[in-house]
Amino acid sequence: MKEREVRRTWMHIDMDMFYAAVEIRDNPSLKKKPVAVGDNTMITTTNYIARKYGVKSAMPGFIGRKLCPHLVFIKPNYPKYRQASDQFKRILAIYDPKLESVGLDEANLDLTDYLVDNKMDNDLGKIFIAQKIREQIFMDMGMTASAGIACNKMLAKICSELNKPNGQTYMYNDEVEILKFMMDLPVRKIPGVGKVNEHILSGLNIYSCKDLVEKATEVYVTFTEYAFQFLVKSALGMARVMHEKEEGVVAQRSMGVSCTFRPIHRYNQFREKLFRLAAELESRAHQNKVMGKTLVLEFKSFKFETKIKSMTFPHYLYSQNQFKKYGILLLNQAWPIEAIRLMGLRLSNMRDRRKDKGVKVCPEVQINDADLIEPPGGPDGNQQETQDQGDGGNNQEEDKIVFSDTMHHPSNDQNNANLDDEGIEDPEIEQKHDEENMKHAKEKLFKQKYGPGEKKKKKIKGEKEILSENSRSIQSWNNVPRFHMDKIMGKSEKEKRQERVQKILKKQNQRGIESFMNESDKYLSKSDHFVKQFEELSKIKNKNDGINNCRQIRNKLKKKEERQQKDIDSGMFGVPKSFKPI
DNA sequence: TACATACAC
DNA sequence: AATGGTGTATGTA
Repeated sequence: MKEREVRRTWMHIDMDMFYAAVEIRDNPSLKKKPVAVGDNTMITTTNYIARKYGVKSAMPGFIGRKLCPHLVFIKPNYPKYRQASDQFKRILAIYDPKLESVGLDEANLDLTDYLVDNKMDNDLGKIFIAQKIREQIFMDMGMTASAGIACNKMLAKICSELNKPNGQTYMYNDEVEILKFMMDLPVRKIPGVGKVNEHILSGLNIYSCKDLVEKATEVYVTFTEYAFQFLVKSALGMARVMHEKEEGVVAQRSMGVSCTFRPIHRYNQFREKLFRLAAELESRAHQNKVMGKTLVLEFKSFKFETKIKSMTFPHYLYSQNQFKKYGILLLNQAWPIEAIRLMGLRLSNMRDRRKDKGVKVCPEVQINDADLIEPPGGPDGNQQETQDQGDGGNNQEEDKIVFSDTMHHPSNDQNNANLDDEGIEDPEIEQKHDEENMKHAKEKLFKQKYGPGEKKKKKIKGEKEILSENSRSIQSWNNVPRFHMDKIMGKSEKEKRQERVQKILKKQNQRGIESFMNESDKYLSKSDHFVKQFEELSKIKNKNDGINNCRQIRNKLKKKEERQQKDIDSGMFGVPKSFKPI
């Protein structure tokens, strides 16, 4: 099985405190000071001096200042970081032209081919190459990077964190070593397991990957099949080992803008925000030469609760007037809205604006006074009409949109200034398309309110159903497990599941996980207990519960760590030699 | 498809 | 007093 493949070599490389490093490089007088890139509301990066004070990224700036009064704040300069990032990736591309990266400061490289080609496919060779790459980065850029080298992306990423800054960690391509390492690892270290899933797992008394493996049955009945697979495989150190995407091709699937502000209440204020977002979104869509059929409007309340309204239109949208006009429909749908702190507008279901042949593209629309009327009695004011049928929108096959590998990276060439003029038809048709969109929207709103009409148009037999190729896809190892909220299974289902667990376990055929095999009996005897636990878990909905629970967990974890430390001191668990700094 | 949410940088 | 912006993913009805 590919996920067990141990013969490939991945390197995860991560620039140390990237934004801060760029700023310090450009202003060496900062070198000995605590530095935070960001502002009073949010810190994006800090240097290691600031970290000593507990000032970390994603922390509000005012807290940072409290922790460290001398903290030097620097306003982020993203174009500069992007430039540095390009340089970083150019260096890496020598070793793997297909390199994958999320964000500006890190990348995943499959070094296998390079190592084989250079006859260095052995432990020393791998360590040497990582060292060499980091040196090259330092020489060319004056900044340090940390790296992890292992047989798959997930392990490489975990390893890259172990000797930061300016260090690297090599994990032997050896199943026993890998297992030994994973068993002690807290589940939170699995990329994709965040706060929430850590919390849920702790409810099952699962803290380490070892717990995760030993309590696999609980995990199995608690999470979905897919999440179970993800968690247990991850805990065993298994992850993808091959690139998933073609070289240099990234299909960005949505594009959006959002903005946080002081509380607003009035409809006019909402509309004004929407209009600004629409203008900004137009500029982005234009730069990237994309259009989209689905518009998503997002609100965040002061309780940090997020609501979204979305609608898919028969025609592709691209202009601010379209975003405004159709955005208002979404706004009205959500209206009335409690005070909010953030609004966002996102375009998805996208395709390349230049490849519009045979696609319904919405021509420019007008915003009329009628569009600007405040809905009088809440959200209902604007839907009276009709249910007619037919959708007219027959699904075209979508081209993938191709961007450079950096996200939020608008393409540079400016030769698209007249895009707006290209597809314009005569005004009458324009009008018709707008009407079609509006009619479509009204029908949807009607259906939403009064339920679907009596009949649905039947699919003609033999008519090909073309699903958007992009509609669902899997990215990297970052497949996030989800809590399965509503399934306590009936007995036969249970048994089936147990069989599957057994099968999976047999497949693993790993040393050190025999206990894993006996889980089904354990589950049967403990099922009542488990169901109770499950019910308790489902109740944890508000933040305070979560916080209290987290506190308890933290204390437990602390104690556990202390116990572990004792064990280590007494020589019961050795730190695997592969994790000693190089 | 529409919506809610988790997660990552 | 005060917690960002952008994008991707899965779950479910």
